[in-house]
Amino acid sequence: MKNEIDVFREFIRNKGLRNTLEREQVVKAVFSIHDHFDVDELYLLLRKQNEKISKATVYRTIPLLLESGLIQEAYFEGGHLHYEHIYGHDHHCHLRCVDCGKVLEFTEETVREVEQKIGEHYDFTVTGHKLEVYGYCAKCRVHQG
Amino acid sequence: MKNEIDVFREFIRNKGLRNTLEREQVVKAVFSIHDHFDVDELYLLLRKQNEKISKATVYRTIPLLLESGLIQEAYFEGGHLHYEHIYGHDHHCHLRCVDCGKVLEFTEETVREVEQKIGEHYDFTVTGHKLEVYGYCAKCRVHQG
DNA sequence: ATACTATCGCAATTCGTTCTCAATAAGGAT
DNA sequence: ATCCTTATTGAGAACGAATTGCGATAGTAT
Repeated sequence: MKNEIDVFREFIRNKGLRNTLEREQVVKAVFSIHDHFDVDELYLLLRKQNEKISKATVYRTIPLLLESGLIQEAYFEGGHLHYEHIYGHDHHCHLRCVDCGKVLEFTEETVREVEQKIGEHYDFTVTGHKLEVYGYCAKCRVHQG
Repeated sequence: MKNEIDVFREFIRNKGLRNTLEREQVVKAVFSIHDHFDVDELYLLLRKQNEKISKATVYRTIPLLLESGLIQEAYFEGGHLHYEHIYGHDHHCHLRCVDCGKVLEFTEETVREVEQKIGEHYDFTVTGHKLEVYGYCAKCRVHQG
């Protein structure tokens, strides 16, 4: 299996774009975060390595990462999207505590079967799904009525 | 089963808030839309009935509708959230075409079982889930490579 | 090395949402 | 029914996050 940098380089090349230092730094940063992130967190991390990199570059790189399939939108919270890298990872779903905001990941094969069934029924070529289960974690449940 | 207006009035009363004409207009408008909507669509609809209603009022009413359980966030697209009324409706999931943006609804009991299983496994009190399946609809599939 | 132009950083802009505040009106008390 | 208190409203300013325009910079092909 190719590593994420090579996947990205191939994607960039196939699109006739340029492989720049900044773009590679963004890819590396994204894959160094083993958790969900938003644009600001990613930007702050990048600034530690590259004093000059601008937020505009981060914003401009995100769509490329999405299109290349290296990352995906994870969930919307706090007024903006959160992402996660997915290349080389099994598909997983999210379990969120609506009180403290903690997000756990879980995998569930059953959902893939559901996905297939629905695709056939409505004549869709299904490319993926996003399942978010939410409720109260053990800690926060205690404080609820 | 109580109708949505009565549910809303009871909610407002229990919170010690005031039941205003504007709030009732928002509730009625929301339940007159049998589809997903965003704040702007809702606002434009309301302006047809009430020349004076302001967008701020719409924004201020949304959290009340969410908290009362009359509506829920459906999905995030085009830079903002889309909502749907859920009171009196069976729970359903969304099937989206990533090309034309069309959104269909479907119901799937299996997901509720998954939800329960996950809740037990991670010691969560699960209150709901959101499943979005995406891919290409029959029409858009044709135009793809 | 040179030329061409995609990409960059920075700053300005756009856009969705929230805030401010004076005017209004809901709802309890009289 | 009328008064009184104060939550709520409308209009627009303000806010912050996302996006874009622009001149400078730096990949890439020749």
